[in-house]
Amino acid sequence: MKKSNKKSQLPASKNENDQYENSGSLKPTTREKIVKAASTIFSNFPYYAASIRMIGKEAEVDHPLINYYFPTKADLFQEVLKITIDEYYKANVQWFDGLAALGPEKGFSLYIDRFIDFALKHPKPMRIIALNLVQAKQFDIIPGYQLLQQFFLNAMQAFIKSVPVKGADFDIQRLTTNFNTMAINYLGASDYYAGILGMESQSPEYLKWVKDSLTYIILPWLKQLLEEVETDNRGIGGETVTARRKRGQ
Amino acid sequence: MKKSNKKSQLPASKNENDQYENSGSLKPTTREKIVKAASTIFSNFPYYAASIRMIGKEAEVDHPLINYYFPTKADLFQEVLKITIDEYYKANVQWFDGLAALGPEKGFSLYIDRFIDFALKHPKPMRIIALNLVQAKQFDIIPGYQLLQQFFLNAMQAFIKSVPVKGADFDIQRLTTNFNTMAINYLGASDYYAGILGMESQSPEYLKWVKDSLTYIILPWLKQLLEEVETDNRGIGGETVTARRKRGQ
DNA sequence: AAGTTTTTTTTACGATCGTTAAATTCACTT
DNA sequence: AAGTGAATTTAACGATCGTAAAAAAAACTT
Repeated sequence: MKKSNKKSQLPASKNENDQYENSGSLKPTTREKIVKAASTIFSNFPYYAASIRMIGKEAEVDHPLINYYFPTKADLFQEVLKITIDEYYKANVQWFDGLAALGPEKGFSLYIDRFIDFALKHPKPMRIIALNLVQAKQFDIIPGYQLLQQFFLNAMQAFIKSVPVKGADFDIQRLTTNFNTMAINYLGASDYYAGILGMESQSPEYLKWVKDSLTYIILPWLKQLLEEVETDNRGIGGETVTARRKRGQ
Repeated sequence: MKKSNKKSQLPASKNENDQYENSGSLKPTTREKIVKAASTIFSNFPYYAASIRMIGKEAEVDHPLINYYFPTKADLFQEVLKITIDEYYKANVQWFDGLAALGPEKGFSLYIDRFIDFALKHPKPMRIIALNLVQAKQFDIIPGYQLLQQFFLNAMQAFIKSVPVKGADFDIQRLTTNFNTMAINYLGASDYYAGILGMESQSPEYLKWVKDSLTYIILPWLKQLLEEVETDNRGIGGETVTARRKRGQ
């Protein structure tokens, strides 16, 4: 509340669409530079290990200037989270394009190829999620924790929106949760897992391992989901996700 | 190197077996209190968010006393990691007891029950792993990173040692890695995942979800592994794990 | 009981943290 | 060219961090 009056006259992005990628203009604004640098730092260090001074250095900006655009570190982090999750969601929706005509095997294969390709070009989202996801809720450590949860809900929604799946919502939820859990780990913590496997985290060998793992584990259930009829209640706890939503959370 | 001379006269645990659980004696030593408190703090905060002062408070000890037993924070963390991973490994081996006679379904079911039961009684190991696993290798943030990797290698070894599996090592590696990845996430970051699912992290409902997920995803491949003969090379990249090890890393 | 060693407490150093406030520079309007 | 508001730099605050060193207390040896 100390700075509620200050907040009202804060500079904000004029263009609603501008991510930190800077939508086409020649040189990025200071605000954009800060957000971009912040996303870099926050994708390499968990919230409390990352510092405003690191971000300032990365953005080539005096660090108090960051407080001019973002009154607190938490504000900046939440902004990065918001952009990151939004960017990821929009990409995720696109990966489904034209998959329906290919059938489960080829469709799933292409989806993962697109996914991995995106993760290689934009490694930050998965890392930011992975780095901060575990943090204990009970300690209220991470600002924007709801946004972090939104990540999975978005992924499920993108799936439902794009795939003509007929199974119980409960099964869909399990499928997407399991898929994204592995994806976040294997792509967001690739150094760790590649290290275990004796591979390099960027190598085709490792990426093939990731794809194979996701395929072996998810594809059979995806197939089954696509074949199921709505009345089939094979899933444990037949309650649908929509029913759960109506109930509140 | 500043304190290499000091290190030689450091107090150490006389009994090789004493974990922070204190093997039977009446009151824990100061060292044990510190290690136990440290494991609590390190299971709630990632390495850099945890502080020596937090640990001192938790152990009810003046914080400089910690430096008397552990010259640096990194030393203490590595000690906790070592104990944690060792404790987990020994428990893991025990979960396999008497499973062979039950067949895949019942054996796997009992294994997971034991696993989840352990995770409820000893939530720290999974959390410590989950909290620090993602950290970038290239920044050398986390001391004892090799120990963190050891976790997965141990899990695979426990599996091979206890299950009469005939498949290619490559397939075994994928099976155990996928299994433990999900286990670490769902049990080590249960607040997050339960939150997504609209459940409570300790509830029977959520634990059932975890068990079901692990079962659906792993069991089919476990069955297949148990049926495979050694010459079957269905796995991608037929190189065995032992061959990989001989090659170095 | 005196002396010695081990353990614990006290105090404090230097570094870094997020944030604030004032001084300065810049961009723009008149 | 003067004036004005926004953007940026400079300087510094209080807090916390890991660690060190010295003082004090406790435990042990003789």
